[in-house]
Amino acid sequence: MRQLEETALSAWEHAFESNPSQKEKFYLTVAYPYPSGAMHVGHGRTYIVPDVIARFWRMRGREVLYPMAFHVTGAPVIGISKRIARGDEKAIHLYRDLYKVPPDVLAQFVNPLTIVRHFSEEYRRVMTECGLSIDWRRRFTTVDPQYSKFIEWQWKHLGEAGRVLKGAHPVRYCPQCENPVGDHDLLEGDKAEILRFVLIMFRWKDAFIPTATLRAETTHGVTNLWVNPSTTYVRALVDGKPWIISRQAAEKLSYQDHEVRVTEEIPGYTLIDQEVSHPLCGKVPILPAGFVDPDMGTGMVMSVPAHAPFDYIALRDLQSQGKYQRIHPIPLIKVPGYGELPAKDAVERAGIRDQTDPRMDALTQEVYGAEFSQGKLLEKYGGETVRMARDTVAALAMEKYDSLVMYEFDVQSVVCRCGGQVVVKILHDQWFLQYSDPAWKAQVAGHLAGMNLVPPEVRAEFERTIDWLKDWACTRKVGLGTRLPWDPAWLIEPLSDSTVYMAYYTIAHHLSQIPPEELSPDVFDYLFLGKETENVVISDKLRQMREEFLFWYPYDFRFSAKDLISNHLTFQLFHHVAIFPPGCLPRGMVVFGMGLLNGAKMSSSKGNVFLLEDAVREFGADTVRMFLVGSAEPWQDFDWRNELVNSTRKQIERFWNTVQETRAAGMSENEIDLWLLSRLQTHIVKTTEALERFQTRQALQEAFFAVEADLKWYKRRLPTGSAGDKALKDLCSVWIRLLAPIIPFTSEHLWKETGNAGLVSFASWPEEDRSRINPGLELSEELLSRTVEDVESIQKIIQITPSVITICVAPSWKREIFAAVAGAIDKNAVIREIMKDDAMRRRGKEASDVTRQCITLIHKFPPQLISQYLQGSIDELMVFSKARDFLEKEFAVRVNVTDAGESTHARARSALPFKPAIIIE
RNA sequence: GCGAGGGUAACCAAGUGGUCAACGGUGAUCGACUCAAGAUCGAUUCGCGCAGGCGUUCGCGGGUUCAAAUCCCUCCCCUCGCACCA
Repeated sequence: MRQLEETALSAWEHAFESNPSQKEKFYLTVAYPYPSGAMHVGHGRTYIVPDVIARFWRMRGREVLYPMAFHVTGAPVIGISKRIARGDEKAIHLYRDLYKVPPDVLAQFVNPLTIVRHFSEEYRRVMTECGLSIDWRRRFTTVDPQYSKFIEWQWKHLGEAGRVLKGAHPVRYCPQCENPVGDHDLLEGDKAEILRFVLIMFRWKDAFIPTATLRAETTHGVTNLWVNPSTTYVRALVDGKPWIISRQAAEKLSYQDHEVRVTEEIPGYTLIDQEVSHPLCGKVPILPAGFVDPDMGTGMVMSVPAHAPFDYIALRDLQSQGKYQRIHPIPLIKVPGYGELPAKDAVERAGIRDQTDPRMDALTQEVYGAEFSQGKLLEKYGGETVRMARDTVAALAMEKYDSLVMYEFDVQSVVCRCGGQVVVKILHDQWFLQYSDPAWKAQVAGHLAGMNLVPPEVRAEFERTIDWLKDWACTRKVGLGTRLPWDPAWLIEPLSDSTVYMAYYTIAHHLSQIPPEELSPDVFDYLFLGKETENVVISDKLRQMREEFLFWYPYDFRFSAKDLISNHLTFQLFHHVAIFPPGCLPRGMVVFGMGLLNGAKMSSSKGNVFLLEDAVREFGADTVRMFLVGSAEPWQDFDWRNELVNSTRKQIERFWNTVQETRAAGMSENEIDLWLLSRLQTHIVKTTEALERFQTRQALQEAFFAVEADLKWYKRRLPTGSAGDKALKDLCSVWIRLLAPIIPFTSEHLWKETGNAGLVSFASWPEEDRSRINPGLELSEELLSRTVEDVESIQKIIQITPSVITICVAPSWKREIFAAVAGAIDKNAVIREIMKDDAMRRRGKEASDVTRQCITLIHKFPPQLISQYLQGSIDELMVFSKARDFLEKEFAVRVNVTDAGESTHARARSALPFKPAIIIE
C-alpha cells in the first residue's frame, strides 16, 4: 500500500499546478490553518472534502485551483513558546508526547516562529500524504514580507474608505501580564462578560458614595444604602474628587480611565446610620448588610426593596429585629402579575425565610426579567417602559448628577493563566473596523442574498451575524503580524489580516519572486483593481499577473467549519465588498460540521485527538479519505471510530478485488450485461449530481454501494461458471473514475493497471449514455428480484422441502384493473367505474376484490415503477419463462411458469400484476 | 439567557403526507469456505406468524388528515455561536 501511495505521489508532484487556460475555471479555497500543533483527523476532513470536490471538477474538464497557505499571525504561539521555555508540564507533554515533536526541535520552540515553521512544514507533508491536489507553488505564510505589503494595501483601502475608526474599549486585562486576555487565556471565568454599570453618586458630607447598578431607573425607589460593616473601605481621590469605595473598587477604577489616589481607610461600621442623599431619592440612611461584596462594583449597594428581592428581604430581616421601622419600600414600577411591591410578592409567594435562601438568585432573575420585559414606571416618574427608562435615567444621571460608567464582570472571579486577577481595562487609541455601519451591513447582506450557500440552512445564521456584528477591535499590541500602516505602534489583528487573501493566492507564486519593497499599494491597485497610476510602470509581468487574477477571481467556493460563521466567514464578506468591485465578490461558501472522536468532541488540549498522520500510516490515505467524506455529509458532524474506519478499508479492498477479477471476464453481451450497464447510467447521473451539490456521502452511496449492490445481483444472475462478460470491463472503467476523487491512490493504480494511459486524476469524468438505459429490462429484473424475495420469505416460514414451485402471473383482466386504478385520480371512486364494465361485472366480487388489492398494491409500489409498468406493457410470462434456469438454480427445484387463469390451484387466484401467485408444493 | 441547527431501530444515518417496518453502512448472531484464524460470500437482526401477512415503532404529549417519521401546537434533550480569539 505504501508503495502504491508513493508511486501516485511522485506522479502527482507537479500535476496540480494550475495556470489560466482555455478551460472554464473552478477556484475553491479553504480557511488556511494556524499551524501551532499537529494535524488531527478533524483537520483532515476540512481539507479532504474540498480536495474531493477539486478532483471532481478537474475530471469534468475545469481548470481547478486549490491553493494553500499558513496563518501564522497572532498571539497563541507566543504563549506556547513562553510556556515551553518556562518548562510548563502541560505544554511540554502536549508537544512532546501527543504531537511527537523531536527533542531537538522542541528545544527551539522557545522562538515562536520556529513553532509555526515546524508545523507548517508538517502540515504540508501530511496534506501531501493525504493526496490533496494542491498547487503548492502558491504557498505562503502571513508573515512573509510580500504578504505584509498586501495587508498594508488592504488596510490603506479600508482606512481611506473610513472603515477603520479609533476609539476606547473595555477589555479583560491581566495587570500581571500587562495584556488583554482572551477566553483561552483564562484559568477561571472563561465565559465572563463585561457588564456596563452606572455609578449612582450619593453625597455624604464632602464626598461621593457611588453605588454601581444595572438598573438606574430604580434610583427613584432607593430607601437606603447597604454597606458591609466588617469591610474596610477607603477614601480616595478619584480624578481629584473624594469618593468612599472599597479598596478593590479603587484598584479597578484605576484601570478605567480614572486617576485614583487612596488617602485614608474607613472601617465599614463607621458608615452605618450615616445619611446620604441623591437628587432622585432624597436623603436616605446607610444600613449594614453582610451580603455586600467589596469585590463587586464599588462595594456599596443602593437598596430598592420594592423591586429587588435581596433588598426587600435584607430590610425585612433588620426590621424583624425591631430596627429601622420608619423605612418603607417605595414602589415605582408597575408590572402585570404583581402587586405594588413586586419584590415583596415574589418573596412571599416563594415563602422565603431569610436572605440566605438559595432560591434568592432565581427570584431576583424572575423579578428583574418581568420588570424589564413588561414593566412601566409609575406616572409620577415619567411612565416610560423599564426598557426605555433604564437608558433615560442613566443618561440623566450622567448629565446632571455626576454619574459615571463602571465596567465589571458578571462573574465573581476571573483569573488569568498566569494566576493574576483579571480586571476590566479601558484601552485607548484602539482601532475598530466599523462593522456596525448599517450601510456596510446592507451592502454585505445584499451580496449574501445572491450567494450560493451550502447547506442552505446556514443562510439564516449568516443573516443574523451580519445584523449582530458590532465594531471589531482590529489592532493588537502583542503577537506576530503586520503593522497598521498609519499607526505602526499597532499590529493588525489576525482575523482581520485573513479576509481577502484568496485574491493573493491567484498570483502568490509571482509575488513571492518580487522584492517586497517594490510592492507598493499602487502596484496592488493595478493588480487587483486595474487602477493605473503614473507611479507604476505596467510591465509585461504585471500585466500577466493582472490577467491571471482576473482569470481566477472571484473564488467559486470557500470552505470552513461552522464555528467560523460568526467571525471569519462573515468578516471576509465585509472586506470583499469594501475593497473589490462587484465582479470580484465571493460566489459561494460551504460550511462544515464538527469532528468527534469515539463520540466525544475532538480537542487537542484534552488529548482527545487522533493525528492525521497516524491515521494515514495505520489505514492508508484512501481509507482515511473515504471514511472522512463518506461517513456523513460535509456539513454534518462526523465521528471517527477505528472500527468503522477498518471496515472502510475492507470496502476499498473489495473494490480492488472486483476490478482484478474482471480480467477473467468474457467478451459477449447478454441481457444481464445490458441490465448492468443500464443501471450504471443512473449511478453516473446520481453520483455527478451529488458531487455538484457537495454531497460526498451521497456520492459514495451511489458510486460505491449502489454499484456494488448491482454487481451482487449481476453475479447471481450469471450462468454457473461464468465470470461475467464485457459489461464488467465497461463498468470498471467507469467505476474507477467515479471513485477517483475519493480514493485517488487506488484509482490511479487501477486505472493504469486496466490499460489506460495518463493519470486518472485528469481522465474525463464518466457521462451517462442514454442509449444504454433500458427501462423495460430494469423492470423485468425488478419483477424477478421481488419475486425471488417473496419465494424466499415464504420458504422461510413454511419450512417444507418443496418438489416444485409454480409461478402464476396475473391474467390480462387484472392488468386492466391495475391500469384503471393507477390512472384514476380518485382511488375510492374507481371501483364504481370499473364495475360499470359488463365483463367485469360478470366477474362479480372477484373483480371488486382485485380492485381493492390493486389500490393497496399501488400505494406500496414506487410511483416510478408503476408508470414504467403501465408504459412498458411488460410480458410477465415471458420474463419468468426466460429466467426459469436461473430460478431453478436459485431454489434447486423444478420451476413452472403459467398464467394464473390457466391454473386450477386455489392460490393462483391471488396473482396480481407485478406480484405473481407463488405455489410451493 | 439570546441566535442558529438538530433529536429515526444496538450504533452511524437516509427519509419531509401514501413508495416506510423505514435506503445504505457498522456491529451482532447463524451458515458456507478454511486444519484454524482472518478475509470473502450467503442469511437473520421490533414482536407474532408452517404462504409472501398482521401488530406496534421514528425525543415526550396533544392535534389536523381517509392516510403522518413526514404538517400544526406544548414540553424535554443535544450541538454550534454569543467577539477581540485561532
